[in-house]
Amino acid sequence: MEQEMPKAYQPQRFEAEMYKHWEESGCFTAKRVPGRKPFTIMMPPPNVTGQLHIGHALVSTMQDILIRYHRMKGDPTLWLPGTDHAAISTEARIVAAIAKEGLTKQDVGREKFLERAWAWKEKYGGTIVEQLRRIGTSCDWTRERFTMDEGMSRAVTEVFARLYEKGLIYRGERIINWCPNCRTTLSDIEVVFEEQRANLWHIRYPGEDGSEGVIIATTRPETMLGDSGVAVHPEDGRYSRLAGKNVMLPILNRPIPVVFDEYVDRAFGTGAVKMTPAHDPNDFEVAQRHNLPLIRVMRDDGAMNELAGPYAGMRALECRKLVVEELTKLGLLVKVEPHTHNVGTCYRCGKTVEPLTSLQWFVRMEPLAKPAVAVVKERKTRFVPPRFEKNYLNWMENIRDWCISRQLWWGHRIPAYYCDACGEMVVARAAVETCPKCGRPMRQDEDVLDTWFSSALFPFSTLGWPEETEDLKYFYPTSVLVTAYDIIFFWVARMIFSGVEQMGQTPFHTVLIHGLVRDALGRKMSKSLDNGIDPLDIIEQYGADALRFALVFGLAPGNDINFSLDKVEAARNFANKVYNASRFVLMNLDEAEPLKGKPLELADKWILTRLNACVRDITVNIEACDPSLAAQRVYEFAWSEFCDWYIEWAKPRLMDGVPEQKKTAQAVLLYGLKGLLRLLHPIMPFLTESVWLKLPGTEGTIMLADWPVADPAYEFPAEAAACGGVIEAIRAVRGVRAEMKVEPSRRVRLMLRPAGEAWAEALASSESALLRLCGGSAMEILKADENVREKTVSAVCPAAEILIPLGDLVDFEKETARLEKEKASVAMEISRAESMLSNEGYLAKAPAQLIRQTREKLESNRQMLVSIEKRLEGLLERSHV
RNA sequence: GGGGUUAUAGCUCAGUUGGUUAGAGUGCCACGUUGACAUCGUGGAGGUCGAUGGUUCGAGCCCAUUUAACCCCACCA
Repeated sequence: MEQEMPKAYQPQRFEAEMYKHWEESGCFTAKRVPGRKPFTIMMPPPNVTGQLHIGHALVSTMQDILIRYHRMKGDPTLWLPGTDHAAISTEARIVAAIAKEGLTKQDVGREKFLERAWAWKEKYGGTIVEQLRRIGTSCDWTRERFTMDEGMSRAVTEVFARLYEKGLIYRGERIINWCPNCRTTLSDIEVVFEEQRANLWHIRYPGEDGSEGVIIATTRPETMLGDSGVAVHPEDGRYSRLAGKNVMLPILNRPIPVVFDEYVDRAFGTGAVKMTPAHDPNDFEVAQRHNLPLIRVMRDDGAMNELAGPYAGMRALECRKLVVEELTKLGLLVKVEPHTHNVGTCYRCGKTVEPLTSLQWFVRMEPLAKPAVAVVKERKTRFVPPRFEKNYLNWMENIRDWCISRQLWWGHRIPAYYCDACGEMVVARAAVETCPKCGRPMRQDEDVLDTWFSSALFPFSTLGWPEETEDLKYFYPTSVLVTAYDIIFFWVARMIFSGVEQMGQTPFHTVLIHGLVRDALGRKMSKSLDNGIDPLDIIEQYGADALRFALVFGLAPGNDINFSLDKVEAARNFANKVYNASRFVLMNLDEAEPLKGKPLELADKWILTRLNACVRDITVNIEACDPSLAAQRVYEFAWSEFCDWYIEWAKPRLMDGVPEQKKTAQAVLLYGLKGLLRLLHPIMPFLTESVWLKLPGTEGTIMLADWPVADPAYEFPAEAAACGGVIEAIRAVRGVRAEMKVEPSRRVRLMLRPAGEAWAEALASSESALLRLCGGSAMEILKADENVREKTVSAVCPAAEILIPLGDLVDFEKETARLEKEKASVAMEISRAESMLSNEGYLAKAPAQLIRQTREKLESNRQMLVSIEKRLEGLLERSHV
């Protein structure tokens, strides 16, 4: 068996094979078990043409940990994967590909363009799901969905129609965010504000009657061409003279009214604001109140249109420059002040976004937001960590209508049909050919929906909705949704209101939020910095398990993680440790030794008790959605307890023990390893499975092995504590040896003076391990008052005073100094414990358990102090001899 | 303007409801390879837990104030 296992952990040898084995075994596939509560996760669908990046690796690992845990627990488990068509980003790539042929998308035409898009999807759509397999995601590929597949498209149309019928979707001329570069609308959250330094231009608008008029202040002089009024505050005495008057818009010489509105901040600028309702959301609202006309002066490509008069066709910035020059010439430019303000930019291309009026489709948010706020406030959906709940509520409570139409081709086409002849419009679930009013042909809306409109339906559209499928009935609502904080608004919030509206129930009870993966210096990974880490490279070099472990280890809930190769290396080393511990167990195992009925020794009871503790802790950690703590805990158990102590302690029995002792050690090793592998499996699935399949006495995949449960039959608190004392004794001896510079190869005799009967027994029963683990050649138990005449150094610990004859190596001065130091620290402990125990408040309020521990500690420290003092006396006497 | 996060060992970070001796990884120092593992072992050095005040028998953790860095939301022309 051991021939199959090379010395070093080589994940490349088995990872692909393990995954194939799993996928073929069918255990990823969810099964409905009536009467049993399922555990369900909907995978955040990666973009169909995307490449796996480190963020995917993190979110997949987090989900996979939860899924594998629940599957082992025996819950019917569904992890449904999918991909997203990602309207704008995919379209941009295809446009770019077409551009390489020297064509535009208009040259190609809508139909051919979509053909290309689908071909692109077919070609690249499979890569990301293959890459997800590489990191071990155990999702149900038989249920894989795509946001534009037939069923999900149907769900999109259905939701659109329902919301329209309820009056929750409407079409209207509103101020929207327009990206002149991408040539499409953007929703409010797709606009990224950037601070920019600019000017505040003060411009005089003369009175229509030739009076001095008013001075306005603006950051965008070019939009004045679209002004349809000037607003001042109703209580601003400076401007009451203008009531009912018009002023002249310079350059275009158009009379525009002065209106009075509380929106105006008297303290800012001149207290007079030009109203450009077609290009500013606030002006738009003021204009609505005062019936000011919308005058749009910009084209879709960002250039000025014919209403801009002499500036038609110019780019906005060029227009600005010329307008300012012209105003200067006219003597109407009063002042220019430097001014810093925020400018909206496109989240995709980074270009300045133009607010402008346009006829678009919107979702009326207020009625949808209310119940979506309620489900979170009522804790039907909770956020982990909870602080993100505030973010969510704040956004949802101040939400504005959602512009959902996009001027793109790749996406779900809006199911609205227009009759150009009579102006009729219908929204329908199936294509409408002829106008129901006049019978003439109808044409479908050209636009598609925001890509998030379809992903908002993911928790139920993937299960077959609007059909009442068995899957839908069984798996909805889902359990946990795992995602990064940066898409709470884009996706999580929209899933919640969509789920509540369409299904009447929140789509998931827990939202597990994680942070972003950054580079070792905390910078965002980006192409321009070239600091990106490709998860596939890591997998090839270190293995998927190492990557997974590195991603979740030492990660605070919801915080960003600084990822570095150091971390991966540490994780790989841990994998190697577990691998080699497994190899050791396998090499020393004859057959499957059952643990039941074996006569357990001290160390056996210790490790079994520690395993129970580990099982309890990790179960709690995973239930609390904290894989990081689980990883730390299993790391500690595996390395510091199982490997560092138990395996080493078991060696004498395996090598020199009588058959019965050997068999017991083998049984405990096997039992412990099986526990460890199962606890580690959700985090490191490949390694644990590959070992599991080699272990005697295991049947089938570890994926379906029972999640460990703490076994009261193997809970030995007293023995575990005694063993802990022996461990301390071993550490004490090692410490003394190192300090006295005793060659590691030099065996020493140990004389133990136990600190009581119980310790005497524990130490005596641990003789072989004790000798082996601290380089002892022989061990002798001293009586309490027995004197030793040899030259010795001593190690003092709660279990015993240990005397080590070192002959010439014993340097009295050095030993005295060492003991004095130890004495001081023990004495300090004693005085601290004494002061605590004489504190009435402490005695009255601290838990009894804690007080008892303090007393015990005080007692053992006092004993140690006595031992140390005796040793010191002895040394002094001897040094005077 | 509103909200949030972070500050703990040289570096990167953990530290669940307050429990008294603050941990890990990595780096550093010393020593060590006859077989689970040098992707290792043993021992060690290294921290007044950003600052100040408060609550408490007890504070890295709770409260207030404060300093610094970062993030989100809002978008006053």
